[in-house]
Amino acid sequence: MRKPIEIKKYSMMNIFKTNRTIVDWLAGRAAELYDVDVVPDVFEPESLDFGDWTTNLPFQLARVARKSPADIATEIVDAELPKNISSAEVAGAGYINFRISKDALAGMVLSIISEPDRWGFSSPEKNVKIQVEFVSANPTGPMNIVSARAAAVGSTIANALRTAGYDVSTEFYLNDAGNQIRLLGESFLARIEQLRGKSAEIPEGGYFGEYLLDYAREYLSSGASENPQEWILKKITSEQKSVLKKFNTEFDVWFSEREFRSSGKVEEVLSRLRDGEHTYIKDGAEWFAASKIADDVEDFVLVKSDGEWAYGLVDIAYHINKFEERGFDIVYTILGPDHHGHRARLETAMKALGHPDKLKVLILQQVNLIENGEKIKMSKRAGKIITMTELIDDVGVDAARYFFLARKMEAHLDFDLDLARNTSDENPVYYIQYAYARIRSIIEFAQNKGFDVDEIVQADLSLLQHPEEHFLIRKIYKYPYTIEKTARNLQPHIIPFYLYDLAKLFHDFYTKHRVVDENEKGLSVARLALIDAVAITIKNGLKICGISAPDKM
RNA sequence: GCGCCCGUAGCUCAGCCUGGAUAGAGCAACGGACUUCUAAUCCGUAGGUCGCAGGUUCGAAUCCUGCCGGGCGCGCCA
Repeated sequence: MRKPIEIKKYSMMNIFKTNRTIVDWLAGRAAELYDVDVVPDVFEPESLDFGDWTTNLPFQLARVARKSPADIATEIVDAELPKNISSAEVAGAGYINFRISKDALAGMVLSIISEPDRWGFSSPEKNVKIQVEFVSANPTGPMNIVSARAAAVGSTIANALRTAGYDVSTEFYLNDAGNQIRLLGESFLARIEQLRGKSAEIPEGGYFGEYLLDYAREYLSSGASENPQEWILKKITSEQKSVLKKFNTEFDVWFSEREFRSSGKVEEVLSRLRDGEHTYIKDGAEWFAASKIADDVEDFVLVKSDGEWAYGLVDIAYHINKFEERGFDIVYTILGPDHHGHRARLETAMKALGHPDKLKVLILQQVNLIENGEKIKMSKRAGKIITMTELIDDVGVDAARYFFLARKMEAHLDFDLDLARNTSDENPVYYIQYAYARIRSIIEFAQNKGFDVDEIVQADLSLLQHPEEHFLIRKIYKYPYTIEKTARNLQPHIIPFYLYDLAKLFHDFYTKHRVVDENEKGLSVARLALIDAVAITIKNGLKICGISAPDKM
């Protein structure tokens, strides 16, 4: 166990505060020197060689100040620097590169190792309620690999948002009503009849997959007395739950469409749309006049001519429920690529009903499985689909999640099965995990040599003088910023790339410098503190991704 | 036809939202490094008309327009 300790020499440094300090300082200098009011852009330089933060403000001031960016940069820098900043250096044609002081970075490292579970978590919390809905696969059969991708991406976004201080609820919308469920029930009944030796046909548009036959056998042999249609629905749903859980994806709420349909909300929403004169009758059906609200959205049916609610209507009401009954400030709904037409419809409807700009529908692109360099062709009809369960059993949870995450979600993903299966150096997920395992191993070695935790947590980090050590510290410093960026941009792929870079810096450091050296106790302790902070960062980052951090490999 | 996404090194991709420093990784190729804490590692070499053409700008892989190529979607299905 780690003992909480009092850090006397240094105070906790807040990365966002530091960035903010630089912004304010620059704005002040610009006002003072050139009498202009600007909000300077302070961002990460492309390389750590250029410092910790950089600004291109001099370029922006060039016209107003009628001077070259380089001269402006020189003038700006000629003043007392803000807190925690040790240098501001003019570089290139007019950049200013800032470096965080070593004292401040040392304080950060010590605070990480004394409170590892808090590292990366934003405080204070933001007072915003966010819902993330994802997967929401129909409970009509085994989940496919797009659901697996959605699970990895959705859960990571939710984890990142939570870490960044938002109040997050994850939700799976259970489509347990409607036409498809009826067809599922009928298909299942037909399979049962077939097993009983009677002739029964699976209905048109029904589910022909072998799995229903297997379930039918299970149903009959279990002697269940429950209505088969209810039984199969529960069966498939519970299978989905358990696969998702195995995939490190858990939902706070499983929201039943069937229950929702009887809540009265659909009727209410429909009548509000009518009152707002957003609907009209055509061909015996009732339509939503979406094109009147947004130019590029076509009208669509709310109530079918047979009097049944269309899917679109129920989904609109469902999303209204999220805002009105449950008070979410922001809702992210992740949908598959075949739903992109639905996105504009939903967002238009939210606008019509008084909730503009609160719903963001994210479209997750498709997945192609690649084996032996070729695309695996999948066909539902031929029963040749690869299920989420098979994928997990094949490549493992960690590798699968890594490959799903290490790609922008709006891009198509070619999932290389051979590479994901590969447990060698070609597989980047092991590269990151290996860095962690190496560190655990070194720390264990050190403890066996008599170093203890109390010493490490009071290390004198000024003993760290090599560039490899400083690159590591400064990369760690960027971790909370990386999480914040992920949450703000909803781009989970940022985290795996960051962790890979961090692991690379560690491996480089490891090769050049020995950590445990009994003749250099102080230095060893400082390095142990450093690598412990690296390990904590990797572990916390992997946890957000739902990927494990094994102590040994 | 309309809409969404993609096009950056031989391959797989970052970088684009928010324009600026020599366009970055990994894999594959070639050459090196283990008596010392895990070689699932490290170092080096080589590899690019950023799909094409215009435009905006002091400055474009990044923003705008038009093309070309690839994927997907356009139901009173959900």
